[in-house]
Amino acid sequence: MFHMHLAQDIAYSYEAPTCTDSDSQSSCSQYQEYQDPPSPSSDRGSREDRDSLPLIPLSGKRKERLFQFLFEMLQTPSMRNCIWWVQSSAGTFQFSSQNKERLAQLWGQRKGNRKTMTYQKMARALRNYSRTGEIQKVKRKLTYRFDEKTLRGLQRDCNIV
DNA sequence: ACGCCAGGGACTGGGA
DNA sequence: ATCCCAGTCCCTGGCG
Repeated sequence: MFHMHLAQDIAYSYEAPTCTDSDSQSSCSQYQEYQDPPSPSSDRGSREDRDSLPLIPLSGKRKERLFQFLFEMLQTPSMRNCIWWVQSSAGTFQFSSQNKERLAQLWGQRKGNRKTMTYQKMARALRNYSRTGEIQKVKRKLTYRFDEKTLRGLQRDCNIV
């Protein structure tokens, strides 16, 4: 499905809404305490190889999970107008407030849902991840962050790293 | 005031 | 049957 290499790390590490999207970052000040800075581009340099493992036994064909879908979309250049990395090394990504519904619809289609998936409903599923830890919400509009383990597992799953 | 975004309770449904 | 995860519905609240 997805075998891109990571080039996004340096490609567009920070803000990238060059395309469309007006808001997505509305204001600009109030974001400080979310880990952004520490080690700029030295994230994957060290070891992170064997700790995280496939969160799922891959028994047969498990249905794709939302966070996997999102990760996949984040590796898809054509989706950059819907979702992008804020800082891929930290696992933070953001939805486009203009195109988030389009992305949600894709998710709904992927799942073969009856009704149309909406951002609101998808976000509800995303909120459930804060409980289980795969993804956390960061205090920035439409921005979330993959847990490091989840991120590594994801990267592993698609040959990245 | 209003719309957008976020949080979460509660129930439903499919798959394992 | 039971659990997990996601989908659906819906209400509340913060903020610009």
